[in-house]
Amino acid sequence: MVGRTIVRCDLRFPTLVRHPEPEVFIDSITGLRIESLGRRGKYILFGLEHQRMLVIHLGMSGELRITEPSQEMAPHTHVTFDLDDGKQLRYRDPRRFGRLLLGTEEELLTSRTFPRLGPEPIDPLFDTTALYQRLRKRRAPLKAVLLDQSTIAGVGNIYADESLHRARLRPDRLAQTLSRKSVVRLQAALRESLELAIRNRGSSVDTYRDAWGETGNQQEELLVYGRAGEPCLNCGRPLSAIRIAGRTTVFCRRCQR
DNA sequence: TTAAATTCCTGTAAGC
DNA sequence: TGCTTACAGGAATTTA
Repeated sequence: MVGRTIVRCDLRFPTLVRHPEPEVFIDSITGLRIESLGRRGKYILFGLEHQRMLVIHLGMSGELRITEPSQEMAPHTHVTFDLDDGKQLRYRDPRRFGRLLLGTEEELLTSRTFPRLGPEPIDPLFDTTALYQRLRKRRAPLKAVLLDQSTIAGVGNIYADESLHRARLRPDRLAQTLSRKSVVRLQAALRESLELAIRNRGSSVDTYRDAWGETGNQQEELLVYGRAGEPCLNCGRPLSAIRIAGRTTVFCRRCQR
């Protein structure tokens, strides 16, 4: 997509655009060239001309696909962008938990429009001491803190459970009680879980498909997520399921003390 | 300020 | 078989 220009935008479901107003969004984005693509946490970043940025969060069921304009419109296609090479970028999202934002980089990264995000767990410079200090301030269950994007960016329900299992930590333990040694283990576990999942191109446990419509493979290798009642791969004891921060949480009561 | 609960939304699967 | 109901979850918003 880099190098392409957006020549037309159609908001078939305008409320997915959270900033600015839909008419302004369309007017502003039309004619802009895409200069770069990036990611921050769970947000996809399109670097555009004139220091502008298009930000897309896929939510639970969002999909971005490049198609021929003549291709039949899949159900729940909410936004389309016509490109100058004749192709069309389509955003579809059955559950509509996703969102789109447009603004200057300055405006988006500093204002209330875009949430403040914690460090990237796969960043080689990810600071364990900083994480330890952040966790010490939190009286919430560790799992809840991992899901909080302002503490660590990009970790969702699947990889929170996977990381806690790898680190042999109870998800309902209060974050502030972790020793420095445990935080080092947790940090390594987060990195391993995410890097493995990236190598396997994601977990297609629900509707997830990559940009080419292909499923990932990580769902075959998940240690605990979605395996409640099944034997722990480490000790054989049936995995437990509890609810933390409104999310199903699967863990091993023997291995994660 | 922080933590927990509620809300948004549709597809899917379980239960009767 | 066909209907109803529960459940899945990211994150903004509301409540405590």
